[in-house]
Amino acid sequence: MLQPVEKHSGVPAYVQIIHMIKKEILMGYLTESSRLPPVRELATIFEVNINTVLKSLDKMAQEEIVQSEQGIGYFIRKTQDVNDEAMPVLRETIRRLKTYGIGLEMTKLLIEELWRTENG
Amino acid sequence: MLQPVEKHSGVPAYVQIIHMIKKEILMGYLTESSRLPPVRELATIFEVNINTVLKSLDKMAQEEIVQSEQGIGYFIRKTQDVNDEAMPVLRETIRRLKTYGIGLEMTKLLIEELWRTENG
DNA sequence: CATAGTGTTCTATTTAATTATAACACTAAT
DNA sequence: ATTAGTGTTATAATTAAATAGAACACTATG
Repeated sequence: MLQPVEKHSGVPAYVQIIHMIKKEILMGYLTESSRLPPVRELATIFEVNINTVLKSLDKMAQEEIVQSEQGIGYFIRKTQDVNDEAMPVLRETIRRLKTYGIGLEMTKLLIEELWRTENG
Repeated sequence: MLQPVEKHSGVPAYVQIIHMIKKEILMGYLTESSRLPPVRELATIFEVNINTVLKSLDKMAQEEIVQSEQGIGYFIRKTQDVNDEAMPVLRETIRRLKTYGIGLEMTKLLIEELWRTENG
């Protein structure tokens, strides 16, 4: 779901844009070879300057996630596929965490911390 | 685990500092009323200027997570407690995700997306 | 070949984040 | 009172992020 970035959120706009596009890919809404909206339209959607959009796309091009074609558009190059079993597991985990009254920020912090801590 | 911030990581230094301190609290390494290292020492640990540390602490003071005492130090004011059942659930989920070959970044993106999506 | 729609490049400006440096003020202990 | 250790405040300078605006270049189509 592409939407305006949150300004002054502590996350640079160009990073938020990268995250949103990556999420679209992960969720399967953007598939291999599919075209992104034109950069000027993306700038309108995200409510940022076109240069900020280009910065995001440049980074993703470096990661070989998207690819530009002069005069045509930006295309999805690589789709990371998520293991089929992963989604139900995550959904169930999120359901439980919400039951426990744990919020998204706390969850993200805990996961980052446990990810390092856990062996494997 | 307090350690140097990552520069040019796409996350402002002051935000990284907040995250690290919050994690310490969540993991129970910093408990209610316990004192943080002196601000100058924190600046050395995080490898940033003292002003950047102060910015982080100011934000956390506004959230009522820490509290300063002039001439003495900064203290933990509020510890968010994590439901006892949550940790094992998260550990198990992380173990599985790693088995599936899913990385931390992808996990965070999926969780952010599913958190919004799921009803509840 | 003209045009509309696209990406690309460039320069300048503004705003946010970070650093550097210094001085000041409170607290506890001597 | 003095001192060492602490937080506080202030100013200036630097760097990174974001904006603004314009011009350029490629592609497909009529």
